[in-house]
Amino acid sequence: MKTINVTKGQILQRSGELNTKVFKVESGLLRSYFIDNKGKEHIYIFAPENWILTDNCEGDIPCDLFIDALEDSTCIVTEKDFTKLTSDRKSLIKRINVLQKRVIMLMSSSAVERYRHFIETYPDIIQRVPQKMVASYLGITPEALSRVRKEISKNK
Amino acid sequence: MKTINVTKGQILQRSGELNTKVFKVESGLLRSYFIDNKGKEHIYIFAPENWILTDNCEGDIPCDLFIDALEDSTCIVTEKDFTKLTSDRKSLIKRINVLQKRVIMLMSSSAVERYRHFIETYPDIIQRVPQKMVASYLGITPEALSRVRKEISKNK
DNA sequence: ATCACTTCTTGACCTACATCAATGCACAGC
DNA sequence: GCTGTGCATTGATGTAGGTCAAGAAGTGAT
Repeated sequence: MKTINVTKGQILQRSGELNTKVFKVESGLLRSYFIDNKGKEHIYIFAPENWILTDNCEGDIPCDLFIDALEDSTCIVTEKDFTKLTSDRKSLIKRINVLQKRVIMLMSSSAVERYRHFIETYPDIIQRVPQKMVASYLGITPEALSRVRKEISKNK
Repeated sequence: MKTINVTKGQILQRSGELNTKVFKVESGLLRSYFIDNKGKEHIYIFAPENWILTDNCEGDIPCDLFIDALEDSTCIVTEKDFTKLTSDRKSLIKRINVLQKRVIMLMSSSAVERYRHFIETYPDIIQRVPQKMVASYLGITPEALSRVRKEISKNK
């Protein structure tokens, strides 16, 4: 745990790195963001004074987010210690992860991509609920999902 | 902490209630969802076996989500005890909350509504970052945000 | 003062998805 | 066996927001 000063524009974390750091902003402004497969940048969160910022990736999974400074800032950096987590805390972190991926999908993916991701991630759910509920989860109408499925089944 | 059996369709929690329960699904399938201001239903999350489901509203704030059973299910219900939370856990729960609201906004609100919500929630951030970054956070293009602002300034 | 660079705005056009309406289909109750 | 009810599909049409391109206004460096 140490305090660092960063200048505007400085990058604190890159997507793809194995990250184990948590940033507590003392003064200034940080942001985390991700870059989608079209190269477009999406801001995930702004972190002004007193916010805590971290990619919630677990253990040894590379993170999705970049973190940089939008203003000259001072922040306290601590290392995450995954070995010391209670199972309860682990499950909270896992929730955050699922939500983080959800936000990323909602902000950067088309209906087709979101559906593909859904089948991969929750193959069993598809069998168990009516299609219109999958649509509702994906944030599209049942009609749109029907057309997405038609589209996908043609292309293979 | 007790185990309950619920039948398909049964509602376990309603939006607006003060909720303090956590559901651990043993068997079956639950879901949480919310209803937007046009009356449309959006599924927030599916919870099959071994998932934990709860509205992460803090303390005495009414929750946003409905929870019901999509299949006959068995689950373990525990009461949250906010007095016993470590500050560390509180901050994780707060993060989840912010994300939950974000997902809800992304799924159910127009660009205008998202921007209005943003100015209310983060009035200071607006002053500190270029508009295009706000757009990037809201999930729209800078051009679209420019038009949103024009629209809003006309109507007042 | 000028040049380069970035941000914001505006207009014209485009596209992904929504909405609305009709039809077909499966399954449950009688 | 019918008949109702909810789900999925399809077509026609609407619309919010994206894309592209141009210009205006601000800012910093030389």
